This record gives sequence, C-alpha cells and structure tokens, in this order.
Amino acid sequence: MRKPATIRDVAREAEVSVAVVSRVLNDGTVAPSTKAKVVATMERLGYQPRAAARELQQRATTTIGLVLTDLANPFFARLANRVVWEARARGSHVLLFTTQEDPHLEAESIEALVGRSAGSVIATPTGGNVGGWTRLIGLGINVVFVDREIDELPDADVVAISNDLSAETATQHLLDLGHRRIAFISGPLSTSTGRDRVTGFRKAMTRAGVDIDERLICAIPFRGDSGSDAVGALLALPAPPTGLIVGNTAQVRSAVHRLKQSPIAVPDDLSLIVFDDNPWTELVSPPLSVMRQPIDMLALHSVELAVGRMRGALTESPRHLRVNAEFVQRSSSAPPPSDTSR
Amino acid sequence: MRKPATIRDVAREAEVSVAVVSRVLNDGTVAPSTKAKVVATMERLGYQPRAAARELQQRATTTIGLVLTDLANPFFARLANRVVWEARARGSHVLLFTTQEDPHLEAESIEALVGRSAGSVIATPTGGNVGGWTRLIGLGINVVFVDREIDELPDADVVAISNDLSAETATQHLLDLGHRRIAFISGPLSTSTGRDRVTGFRKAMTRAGVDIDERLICAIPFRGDSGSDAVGALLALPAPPTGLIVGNTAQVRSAVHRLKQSPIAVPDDLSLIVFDDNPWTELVSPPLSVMRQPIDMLALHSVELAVGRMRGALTESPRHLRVNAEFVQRSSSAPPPSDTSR
DNA sequence: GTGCTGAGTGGTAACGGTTACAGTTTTGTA
DNA sequence: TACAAAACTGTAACCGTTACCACTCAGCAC
Repeated sequence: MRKPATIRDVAREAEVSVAVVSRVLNDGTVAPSTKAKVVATMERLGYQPRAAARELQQRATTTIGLVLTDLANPFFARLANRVVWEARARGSHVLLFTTQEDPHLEAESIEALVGRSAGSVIATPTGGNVGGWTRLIGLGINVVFVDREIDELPDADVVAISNDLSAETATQHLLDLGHRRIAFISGPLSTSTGRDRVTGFRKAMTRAGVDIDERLICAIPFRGDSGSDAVGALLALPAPPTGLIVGNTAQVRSAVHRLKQSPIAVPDDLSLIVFDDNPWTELVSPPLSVMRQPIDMLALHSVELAVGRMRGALTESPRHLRVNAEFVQRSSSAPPPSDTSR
Repeated sequence: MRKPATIRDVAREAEVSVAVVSRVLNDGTVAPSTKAKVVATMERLGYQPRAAARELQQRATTTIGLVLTDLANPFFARLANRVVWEARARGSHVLLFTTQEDPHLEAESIEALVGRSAGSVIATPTGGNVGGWTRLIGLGINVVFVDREIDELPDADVVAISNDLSAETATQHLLDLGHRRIAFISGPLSTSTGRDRVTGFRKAMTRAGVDIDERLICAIPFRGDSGSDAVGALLALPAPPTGLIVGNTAQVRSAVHRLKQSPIAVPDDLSLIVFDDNPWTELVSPPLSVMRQPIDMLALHSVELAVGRMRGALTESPRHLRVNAEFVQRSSSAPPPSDTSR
C-alpha cells in the first residue's frame, strides 16, 4: 500500500519540472523527445493524476451527474446504460443518483452535485425543486432535463420525445381501428409527460369528433401500484372502454398484471397500447403494441449537450430537442368487439 | 454566476477562524452558540464545501465505484438501484461504470477509479483484469465483488448467492416432478456463476442417479442472443429435454423468446425454470417458475462492506458472504409428458 | 552586433479544505 | 484568590495540480 506517485515524483524521475509534466498531461507544447521521456516515466511509476487536485484547481469537473427517478424502471435503466456509455466515449464519468420521485432526495442529490462540482447534470426532475435547479444553473453547472421538463426553468436544456404527438398517434391508431370508448392512463399532471400526453390524447379524440368521457382519463402517480387500481376502476365502469392506452411507463407492469388477472381478453374485449417498449412487451401474451421511445437518441443528445456545454463548445441559449417515438403494432390492439355501441 | 463561497468567507462573515468552521463541518468540539452562528452564516452564504478540496487532503474519498456489466439487464439495474439507495443512506455517492463484459472497458474503469481515489469499489468482474484489481487493492481501495468472484483475488470481499445450492434446488425441483432429461443453460465457465451453477446441477443429477447427457449442458456467453441458439439446439436434439433451467440471467429473455416462437408448449412439453425473478416473469404465459435472487440483500451487504471498510470499521480479512436464492414456483414447471421415456 | 520572435522549459502562487500545534479563555478546586 | 485543567479558537503548513510569468536559446532580419 505504498502511496501513489505524484506529478512531482514523475518530474524528479524524468528530470524535468512539474510544469512540463503537467503540459504533457494537458496537450501543452512540449518537445517530442521530452514528452516521450515523461510518458515513459509515468508508465514506469504507474502514475495516475489525482482528479481531486485537478478539480480543486479548475473551476468544474468533467463529471456528469445523472439524476433519475428509479432504476427499477427499465426505461430509466436503459437510459442510464446508454448515458454511461456515451459519457465514457467522451471521457466523462457518471455520478448516479436516484430520487424515487421524492423531492427531498432530489434536493439532496443537487446539493451533493454542487459539492462535487459536477460539470453537467442530466436529470428527470420530480418537479418539486425549482429553487434547487435554479441554484445549480446559477452556479454555472449545465443542466439537461431528459424525458421531462419544467416550464419554470427555461435555462435548462431539454431532451424528450414529442409526448403530445406520440399520445396522439397511439390514440389515432385505436380510433382508426374503430374504437370510440378509449381510456388513457397517464402520469401525474404535475409532470410535463403527464400533461402533454393527455393533451395529445384529447387532440386526437376531438379531431375525430369523439366525446371525451373524463372518467376514462386517469392521471396516476408513478410510484406504487396505482396502475392496477386504475385498470380496476376502468373495468368496473358501467360502460367500460374498448381501448386503453397506458402512457405511464412506471405503471405498465402493474396495469398489465391487473388485466391478466381479470376475465377481460386482450385484444378481443380490450385493445391495449402501452408507452415504452422493453424486453418483455414482446414476450407476454398477446405481445403488446407499444410506443417505443428512442432511448439511444435521448441518451446521445443528452450527453452531447452535457459534454458540449462543459467544454464550452456550446454557449448559445438552451436547446429543446424533440425526438419522435415510434409506434410498434403487435397483437394487443385490434378492432373493438362488434357488439359494442358506437 | 458569482464564484461560490469558501470556508474562509464563512469564517470572516461569522467572525470566527476557519478551523472553527471546519470543526463545525466535521463534528468537532465547538461551543453551541458559535456553532449556531456558523451554521447560520453557511446557510446565508449558500456555502457548500468543495469535495475536491477535502479529498485532496485526505487519503481517499467516500465515493463508491460501481462497476457492473450492463444496466440493460434488469438484475443489474435493480442491483444498481439498491446500491445507490443504500449508499445514499450512508452518506456515500456512487460513480457508475459499465463494462459490457469487455475487459478493456473494465480496465479503463479501474484506472478512472484510481484517479478519482474512490474509497471502495463494488464490482461484477469480467474475469479479464486480475492485474487491475490487484493494483486497486494494493492502493488501499477496498474491493467488493458482487454476484461473481475471482479465485485469483483472495483479498477482495465477495457477496453472492449460493450459486451451486440454488442450481441444485432448481434441478431437484424438476427431478421431484419426475423429469430425467434436464437441460441446463449457464453463463461462461470462466465465471464463478457459470461454474458453480453447473456444479450444483451435476450434483443434484448425480445424487438422483441420473446420467448426465453433456449435450444438455450449454455454457453460453452473457452477450448476444446465444440463449436463442442454445434453445434451438436443445430442441433439435433427437431426444429433446423435458426440463430446462436457464441459469444465465442475461440470456433468459432470448431463450424464452425462442421458446415462444417454437411449437413447444410450456409446461406441457417442456418445464422451464429461469434464474432471477423480475417484473415480467409473472406476466408471460405461463408465469415462470424462478430462482429469485435477493437483490436487496446483495446490495445491502455489498454497501455495508464497502462503507465499513472505508470508515476503517472493518479491518479483518476479506469476507465471503453467501445469501440464499429463493425458489418461486409458478406455472412453467410441471410433471413431464407421460409418453416420455424414463 | 542588436533586437525580435517563438518554442521549450522552470519556478511558484494559487485552488479550498483539514489538521497539528500553539495560544487563549473558561471552569473547577483547594 | 490562585492555579491547574479543560475547553475552545487561531495560525499556518500541507495535499497534487494547473495557470501564469519569467527565462533561455536558436534562428533570423536588419
């Protein structure tokens, strides 16, 4: 457990000054022969620059803070996976936090990121920490909101799917199949995803001239098993829906589970479309029609913004990037039962 | 974007010395009135100690490095989720790396962790970096291997399930149902999980006095779609198995997908048990019998070892912790078809 | 020969915490 | 009231790196 070599050790051994070693590390102007000598010495001593010392000296770090709600949700897990990948490809590392949708935990994460002088932060905000995010941005830490956005924070970059359009597309698909009683389960209306998806749903319904039964719109929390309850309530209605769109990724499992337990047959009695494709949507019976979010693109753009701003390459005003979700039709959506009233 | 307050700013404003402020931060002995004054000043200035400065002075940080193979695998995603949770509860943060089973990426991650002077590292090693891990341990960074272990590295803590026992249990379950031709799909034999699970399988079979057909044991990579190929090969045998255990969590999806596409009926033609429970095993038809890994326990013990050693609370020799996986019977396992030769 | 340029190099003061040690005040006891 | 012990506070030296400035020394134009 010998103490690791420092830049001074390298300088002494290579018979140059520390300044030269530092320049070797940072692409400064160094004579090729000197550089080779220094590199060889670093190799020999197993020298690894201490990030802490560098960070102390410089303003910020190349660390990206990743603040997600919950890695148990496959959507966020795969997003994290890609973010780590893209960050690594650009020489950045990822400090991971989860909020479990709790603003207090989110606030804690924000404080920690300030203390560690993160260079950029990629986050799905809970919505409960406007002040915290403002502070972070004020300190010069770039913030990229992914998946969700917060209207009160116009200074953050945003990367998300076109939520309204994607909900509209899913709804239109059911309308085209002949459905009129369509239910929509969304996230809380306090989140942009919840609001925008409901907006898209309404837009498609209105355009088709179909009256919207407000009881068929369920804005439910991300946490807990509310998806099951919502499905239960919908099925218990005097006139249950013939089509259901679950636009709350965190509640898809719970909702599908409830449907499996009920006597309802999919798609014969009820057509189902869920938001976000994942490894198991194709394995259940019947395979589910889904709106697939381009996770790779979300991660790529988020990291590019985060790294770009850290490097100072991007100085313009905040960007709002939208990528389109893709509808994948499988077997869970079909025309409504013929005996249903139109 | 004013530059953030430093400890000296706080000291000046609160009319005390920097030493006092430092002691306030570190639970040193400070008069209550002084302490209150300092805390108030910190609050007022929005002071946040810079982790980099602290880390520079001290030997190591409280950061835990988490090196996993792939967050797209729900097992690792949920493990990461719990690790972040447990670490946060203990005041530690998590720096996340993924290796995608690539030793080069793993080596890169190890270097990065040295540079950032991580306090502890929790990892599922690929097996290709014995030297790298040895170096890390030599530098005084505690290493906890989770899920897998490496025999050549006796100085690392290990937290894993009893792989041999769990495979034995799963096999015994099929034997008890009357199966004799049982196939086993494991991970590569270069990993401890692969080896140990095959060992458990053999043990149960031998004890039951059943001859082992080596063609029914498939040790396949974690990456790619080899699970599908393995299932295809098993089904194409002159005498296909009546029972199948998939002991390679990363290939379960691919294997199940292949079975769904085949004319084989589960459990009528083939009983299926897969390793690791996850949100969708209950949703597919039929719901899958699984060996459930206690992810919470794996995460809890890993973090406790990591944090404990960082704090110097644990100084004894490396620990090898085993937790038991739990067999959950659902509908994918049943007695073999009666017309099958015994 | 002088002055100028520019590449290569060296010395050293930050950066913002912690901490050993010395100094000062408060408290306890005879 | 005196004096020792305990409790608290202040100073300054680190930790490892980079930024900044100063310096040397060719090469070149005048």
